[in-house]
Amino acid sequence: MNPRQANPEGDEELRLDGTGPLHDQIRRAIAAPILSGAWKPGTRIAPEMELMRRFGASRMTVNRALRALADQGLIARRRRAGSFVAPRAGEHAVTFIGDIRREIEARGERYGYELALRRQSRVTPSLSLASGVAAGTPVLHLACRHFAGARPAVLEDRWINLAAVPDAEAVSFEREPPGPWLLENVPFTEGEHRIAAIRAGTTASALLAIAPDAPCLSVERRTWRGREMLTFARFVYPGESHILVGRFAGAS
Amino acid sequence: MNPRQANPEGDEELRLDGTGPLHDQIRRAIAAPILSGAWKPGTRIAPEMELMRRFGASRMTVNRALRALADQGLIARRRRAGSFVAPRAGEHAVTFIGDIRREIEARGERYGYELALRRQSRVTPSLSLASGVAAGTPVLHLACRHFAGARPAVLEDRWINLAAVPDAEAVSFEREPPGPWLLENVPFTEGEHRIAAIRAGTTASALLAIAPDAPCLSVERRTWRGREMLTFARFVYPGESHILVGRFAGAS
DNA sequence: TACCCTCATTTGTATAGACAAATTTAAGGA
DNA sequence: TCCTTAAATTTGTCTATACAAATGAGGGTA
Repeated sequence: MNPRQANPEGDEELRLDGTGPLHDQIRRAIAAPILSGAWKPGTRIAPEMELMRRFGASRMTVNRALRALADQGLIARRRRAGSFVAPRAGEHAVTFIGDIRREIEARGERYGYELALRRQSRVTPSLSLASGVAAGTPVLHLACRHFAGARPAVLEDRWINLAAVPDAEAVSFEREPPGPWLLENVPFTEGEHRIAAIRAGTTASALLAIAPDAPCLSVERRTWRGREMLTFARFVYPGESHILVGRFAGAS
Repeated sequence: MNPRQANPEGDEELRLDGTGPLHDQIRRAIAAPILSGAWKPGTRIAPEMELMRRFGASRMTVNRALRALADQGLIARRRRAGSFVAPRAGEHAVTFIGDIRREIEARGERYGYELALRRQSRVTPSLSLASGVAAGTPVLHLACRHFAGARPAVLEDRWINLAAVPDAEAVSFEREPPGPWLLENVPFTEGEHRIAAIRAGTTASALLAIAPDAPCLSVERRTWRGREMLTFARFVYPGESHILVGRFAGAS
């Protein structure tokens, strides 16, 4: 075997962004080229001793960053052999179709949008635990519906961290859905999607015009800039609509 | 506030089992009463200094165990206040798309696998249209269950294109699930995931031991080599399981 | 009461050093 | 050639220590 080497000339970027703890900066610095696909599965990561040198950190700190990546499933580590970009790492970098408008228009239907609620509040202690955002942080809560023709197709509940994205306060979001605006105006470093199947329940049932016990997809999307969570969104799709979660590339 | 204290008299069991690394033993020792429900949400965990004493470990080791529990979502930690059993400690299980074994083991449960059906057949004309595989192509159909401990956690229905993957015919798949085998032995160029929410129905209800109208996730996975579809798999997850479908990187 | 300041506790991060375990590579011998 | 053995590399674990950051508690003052 002759595995591809990361940084064959040692001149790759791998720069720290200076925000947050060192081990997290290192983790992100290595995660970025993996998630972006620049480092393909099988690529060897520099050993800890070299990363120590390159980042000016102790081995425990480098080790913690690499261990977190291994826990995430982005890299695989073997003693003596080294650390490698995991075989399935590419699948974690799915290009999820987050653009609901394009999805609906791709099906040939007219896209519609409606803002149902806009409220500013603060993160409660219990929510703080789950999200990692400090209690008391001001957040903007939006609830909206996306229509395919006259039929409501997707519900969106969105929270925006105003401490991280203060500009959002000045936007009305009456006409423009928050997703595209955020994508356009707020750079992020990392994101994550989670999916679960739920029962519609009374609220979603009424808003989507479906039976209360109809199965629905709950898609949660979180984005961060460094350690700071920027926005959390939950989308509810009626269950019969298949959603394409991602295409991925295999080994060439 | 007067949160319940764990170990009011300090004589709780919390015994190490002597197997594996110390930090992992400590993690399990604390996870057990949380998962069993003996420590209810809100219960305070002894601070690190006391756990050091009780387990005879250094603070870094105790800290690593507690941090793992926090990452797992079983406990929440606040400076000065301490560590507490998380509000929804039980339901925080997240599975990765695809790698079922890894995620079950990551949750500390024993992974089990069972082949329920193995049959060779040929692609019917109607199926041919949907899949793009020529009618008459020999395919191997497998049905299996993945267990977390004694509980069936995921159903898998899989079809393998034997014209493209003739080696699969010689593999029994009695012990080894087809997913990892294919990943290891069959290079692919492209893949795709589709997800929908469905009602369990009678079959899945019986095989997963859940209610027939319980919402479930249906994850369909297709892989190709060039134009040729290699395998199609459909996984059914009970709806309460959150699935992490993807991490992605933004612009740096 | 309301507010502010200080102090103590607890977790968060980082370092340096040591040894163990795994496993690839290389060397040597049958 | 093939097998065994030894060595070197890399990750895994653990300890001891230090300081920083957050925050709950208590007390003093206006």
